[in-house]
Amino acid sequence: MLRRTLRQYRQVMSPSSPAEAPAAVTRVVAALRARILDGELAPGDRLVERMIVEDHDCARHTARVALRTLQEEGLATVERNRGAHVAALDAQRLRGLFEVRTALELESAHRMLERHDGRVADEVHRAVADLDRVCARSSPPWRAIVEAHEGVHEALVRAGESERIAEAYARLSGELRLFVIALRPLWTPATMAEHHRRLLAALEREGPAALRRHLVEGEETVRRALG
Amino acid sequence: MLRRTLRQYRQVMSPSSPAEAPAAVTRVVAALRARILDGELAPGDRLVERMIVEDHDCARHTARVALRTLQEEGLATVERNRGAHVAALDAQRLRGLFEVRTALELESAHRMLERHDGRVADEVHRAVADLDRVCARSSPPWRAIVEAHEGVHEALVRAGESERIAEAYARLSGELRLFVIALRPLWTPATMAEHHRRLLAALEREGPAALRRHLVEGEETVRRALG
DNA sequence: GCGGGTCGGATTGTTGGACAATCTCCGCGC
DNA sequence: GCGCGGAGATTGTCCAACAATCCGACCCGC
Repeated sequence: MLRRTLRQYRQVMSPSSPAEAPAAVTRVVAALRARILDGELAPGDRLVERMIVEDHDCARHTARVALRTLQEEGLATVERNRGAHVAALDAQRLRGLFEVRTALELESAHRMLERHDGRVADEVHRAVADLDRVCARSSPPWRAIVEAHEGVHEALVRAGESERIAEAYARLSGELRLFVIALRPLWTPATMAEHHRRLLAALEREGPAALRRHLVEGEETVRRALG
Repeated sequence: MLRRTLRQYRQVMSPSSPAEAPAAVTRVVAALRARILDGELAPGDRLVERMIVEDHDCARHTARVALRTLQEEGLATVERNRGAHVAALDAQRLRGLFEVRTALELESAHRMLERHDGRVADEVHRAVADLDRVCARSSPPWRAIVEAHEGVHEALVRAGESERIAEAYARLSGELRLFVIALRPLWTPATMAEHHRRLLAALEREGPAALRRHLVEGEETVRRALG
């Protein structure tokens, strides 16, 4: 059972060492994702490989793999011989996002309600309470709301107890954040909290159909703003 | 409007030219996928980069990207510093596959039924008729049944009229084929045809819940065989 | 023997550099 | 104007090398 003593020792001795830093691709992906979600890289901006190499000090191959990864996450679009661009959340993309999101969340809700005798899992109640608390603060930073909101829906998906669905849902997280960011000028924190409190009650009363309504509301709100 | 004359000309003059052949990655992925689905590469087999380079005459980077792509398709598993293996359809993997599959197909069915006034789209009827015809032949090759079966469920997903869901579903196609292949010793062609004929009728009678039953039946059948 | 650590071969992760293929833009000639 | 080309920029692929890591065989004190 102690075959890993040496390895553990090394990790202890050098906590910020190459042992945990190695994945260059992971590092670059994380950096680009942050720059996109922070708005530093605007939707439509070109993602030129050479720029990435210079900005993040990595090999071009690494940058290329990172771009493919971002494409998988829905944060970039890659066209053959034409390079990559930061994804824009236009009406079409929004629709597609919600189509998949609805499929995954409704199935999760169905599984959760079936397992808990029609009740919403405590985990989800706690996540909504969290969101409620964040939104109740005076002029909370929207970033905190984005996080808390993500927590609610992730808790719901986790409560469905399907690793595979959760994994598929996690791949939507980047796009989902773009959506919540787009919601900022349209919903006040109070509205955000209110919507999710109502969702819980409706879920136990009407089942997954309530979640469908919840999702449609959000989508429609942003779609009208996108024109 | 005619700025592309030259390009179009070139495409017309060389229909099977490098213009459509270039993607080395695509070529390697297709070759590996075929070898896996044909059983030449057995589940659990290691996919060593050097072997791929030699067998398919490509650069190691190309092989690496191909492996990541196969991982996305669920046909290979990639572990950091440990290489890739051909995916095996064990009980856990089967469950995960059907969790996502259920989510995507049920939402597709819901959308289809809502748009067609509770009726199953003609496209799906045709696909089931196809499957029926293939299964009615005397000792049909299972490969043909795999194709026809895939046609049915793809038609159903397409009838949901969500490109994004169809795209997500397409990513399951590799694993799905492994599933249907595993079904070979368990279901006769007649059983296969019968199950899908009943599905259509039940869909129009009971809605998406019928599809859930259909999927559970298939999953349980293979799961019992997997032990 | 035997559980433990050590060492070396095998494999993957990353980098640099090179060249071909392709796209995009701009000026040229009609 | 309009389409044709050429130049520059960018991507796609390949080759070669080294570092990081993993795996299995070996060794060693008990």
